Amino acid sequence: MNKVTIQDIADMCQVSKSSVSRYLNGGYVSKENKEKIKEAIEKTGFKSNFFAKRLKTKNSNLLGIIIPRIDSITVGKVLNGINNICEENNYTILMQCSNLNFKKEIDCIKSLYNQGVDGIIVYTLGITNEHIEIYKNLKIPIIFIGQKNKNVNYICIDDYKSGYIMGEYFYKNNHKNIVFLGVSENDKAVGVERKEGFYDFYKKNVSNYNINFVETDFSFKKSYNKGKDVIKFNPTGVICATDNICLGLMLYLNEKGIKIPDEISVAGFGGYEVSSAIKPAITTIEFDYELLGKMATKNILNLIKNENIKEKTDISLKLIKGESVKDIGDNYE
Amino acid sequence: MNKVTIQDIADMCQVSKSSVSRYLNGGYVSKENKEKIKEAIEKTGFKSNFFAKRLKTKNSNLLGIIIPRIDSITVGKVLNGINNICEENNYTILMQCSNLNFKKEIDCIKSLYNQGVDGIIVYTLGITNEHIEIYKNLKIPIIFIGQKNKNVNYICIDDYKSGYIMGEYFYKNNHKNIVFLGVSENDKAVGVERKEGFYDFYKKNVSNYNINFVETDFSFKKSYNKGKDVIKFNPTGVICATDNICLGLMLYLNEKGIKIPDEISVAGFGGYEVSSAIKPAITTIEFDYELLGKMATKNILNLIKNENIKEKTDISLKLIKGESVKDIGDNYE
DNA sequence: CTGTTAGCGCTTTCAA
DNA sequence: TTGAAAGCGCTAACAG
Repeated sequence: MNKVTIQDIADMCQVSKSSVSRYLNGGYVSKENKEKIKEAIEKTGFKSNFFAKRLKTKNSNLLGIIIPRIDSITVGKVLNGINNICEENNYTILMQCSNLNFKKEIDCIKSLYNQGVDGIIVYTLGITNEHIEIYKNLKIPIIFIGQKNKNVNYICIDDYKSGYIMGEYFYKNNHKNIVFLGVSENDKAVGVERKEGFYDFYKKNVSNYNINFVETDFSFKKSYNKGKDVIKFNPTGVICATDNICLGLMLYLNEKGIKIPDEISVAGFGGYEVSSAIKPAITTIEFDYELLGKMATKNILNLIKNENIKEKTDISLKLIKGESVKDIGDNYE
Repeated sequence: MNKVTIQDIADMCQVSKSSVSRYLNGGYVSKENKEKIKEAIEKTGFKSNFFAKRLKTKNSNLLGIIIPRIDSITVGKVLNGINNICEENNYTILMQCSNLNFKKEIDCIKSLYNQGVDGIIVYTLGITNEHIEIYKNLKIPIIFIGQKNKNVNYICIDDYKSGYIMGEYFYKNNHKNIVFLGVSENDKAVGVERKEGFYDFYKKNVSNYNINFVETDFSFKKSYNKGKDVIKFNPTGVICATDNICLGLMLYLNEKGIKIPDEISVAGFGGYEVSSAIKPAITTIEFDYELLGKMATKNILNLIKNENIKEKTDISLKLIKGESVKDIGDNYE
């Protein structure tokens, strides 16, 4: 596609192509030649051939990113963080989407590797043995985000802690008869960690309480449908594994005329913009997903440079006190 | 990075590397050799070097995508469509983000070109002369989405029509004293087309009516703050240029205790999932952004193959009747 | 400071 | 059906 090559420039300036190459890469060139070369490049609009360069220099400055789906706010935020750091470091993103499919996630890793990326960030659905296998054998670094596993490099939200914090908050507001509206335990992060954190707070600090579990999935709709199962338990508070789930539940409660938070308190996790936009604003724990993306990228870049992962900053968790949780007082019941 | 090369495979099989190359690209290879080569490749996990291959074959199978921001549902949907078609056609996405910056958008085009993509899709902020200039001179095809301009290839939502449809709907519900809560005319699509469509319906079909304009931006917050300016006009209905804007307004109205739709009807554009999730569900026009992405990609792929753009399918517009618009009857006022 | 030279890993004539 | 050879555009010793 680029008709004009480094050789053409060299010919025009009557120098060798090495000189042009040096000019391009900041090596020694006489002032005089610099001028000439600069001029010729501008005149011709010459661009050095990306592939030839990469073929020689080995490192591609390409970073592979695998995401589970594209149209998600969370994913968007993470990507934003990744993108920021990539720009600073002159890396280009090669993005692929696993479409929530485990097998495809693996295929994407292979494909990206195959395309010569220097490293891969996988926003993973879950880390299977196959992942660990690949992790061990791949000649380029990989970092997983979204799920924990000690066999690989990962970085993620402290879901356990977020659950714990929420437990504390519910307890402070005197809720003791609670429904946890969560997702399948197949999802380690949201399904297990987040839940356990919440349960553990109560286990450790509260004497008489009652938490019932209702399972839903990540969809708004399913969560809406689960509303009737939730109210069967007649809880004073419902803790939802995500804000989206909470939104679904809220719609159900609204339709039933059940007042939030006067009759039932609800809360979620995620801190989406809409969560604060609606009435009542959802009490939630906000994760700094952008920071997550940034850190993953910084780390992978270090790994690529054969350095170790430095900063192990904690991703911040911020309890956003909305209007959806009510303090029901000591003597309730 | 790939330690094992085509030469290694050739050596292992005692054939020439040409034969291996032929095997890889579906040329003539004897059955016997095919077997051997296949085995060697599997054993070594050989992958042909992306850059070397591209250096020879010229076309990169890389598609450049420039988006204004990442953490947006709309952008996510478009990307999803793009991604689908790319996968089908074995294209890889090189994504860059203009961060809502005109100059950077231009830089991204150049950078992507420089990296050897076969074509570029630009989700543009607006098509300036500089864009047109680049469009004319670039040796690879570009398609713009999001904004119209007859000097370039573009594909976009029919914003005018969407406004017109909404106008019709508001009129049917007997609203004649309306506020249009829109964005700056710098944005041709949302700021101009969408508004004009709405205004034009009234101009052409309604005799006495009153539309006031209030300007906001795309943010939830600003729109919330503009609430007080909106109610000054005492409208029966407010049409918001996006669902997000509508959300902001709704929060304001909620806080003021103004009932939707009993006291004021509101509507938006976009058809986000949350718009149906809240109470009252927002009446809105849903755009098929995924289809938009798909079409743009099909078109650019055709352009790359030097074919003309074929299908000029209309992107569908669907009026979603939520609960936020009330028919206020004939004799109102 | 500069030019010569030797590849990077692959595809593709061309002749066998 | 196969192998030899040339070369894609670039970088990086090396010797001058």
